[in-house]
Amino acid sequence: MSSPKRYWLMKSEPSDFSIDDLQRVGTEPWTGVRNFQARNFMRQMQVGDGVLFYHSSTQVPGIYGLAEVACASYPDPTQFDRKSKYFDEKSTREEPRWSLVDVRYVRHLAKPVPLDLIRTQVDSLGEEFALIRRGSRLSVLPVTAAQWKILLGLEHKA
DNA sequence: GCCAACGTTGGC
DNA sequence: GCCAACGTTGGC
Repeated sequence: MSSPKRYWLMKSEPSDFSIDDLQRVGTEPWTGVRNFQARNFMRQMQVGDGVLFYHSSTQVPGIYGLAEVACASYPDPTQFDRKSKYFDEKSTREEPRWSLVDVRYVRHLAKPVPLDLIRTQVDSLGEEFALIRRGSRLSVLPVTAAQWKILLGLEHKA
């Protein structure tokens, strides 16, 4: 018995890891999230959940592809790796602070949906939508089924 | 528990 | 590169 499919948006800087990179590797552990809210969302994820792959800090920020959650959350191994920039000395194997999921490539969008187009849909998306909420920097955030539909509806209008 | 300092995110 | 906004840390 599985619960209804849920949806998320995950940000990545394409210079670091892009939708092209995800296509190349197929599945990727989403390492390096060091924000408690984002971590908590990943802990709620289930296999098959839909993911909007968002490119941030780039010339045209926006949604560039679709992915899906490939496994339940587990401890982010980089938190234990002294050589990693994500190493966290406060974390222990017994009580890991940071979790992640693996993300699997689904497809590129026919045309990316840029942030400025997304902003024009604030009335239907809702002002509380974290992606367009003023000052929000959350890198992993929930998307409702209605928002998912609206955002993908923009794919061919971009 | 407050809050200043600091580091980071991410649009522009 | 700038900077506004935010989250976290740590002194008190």
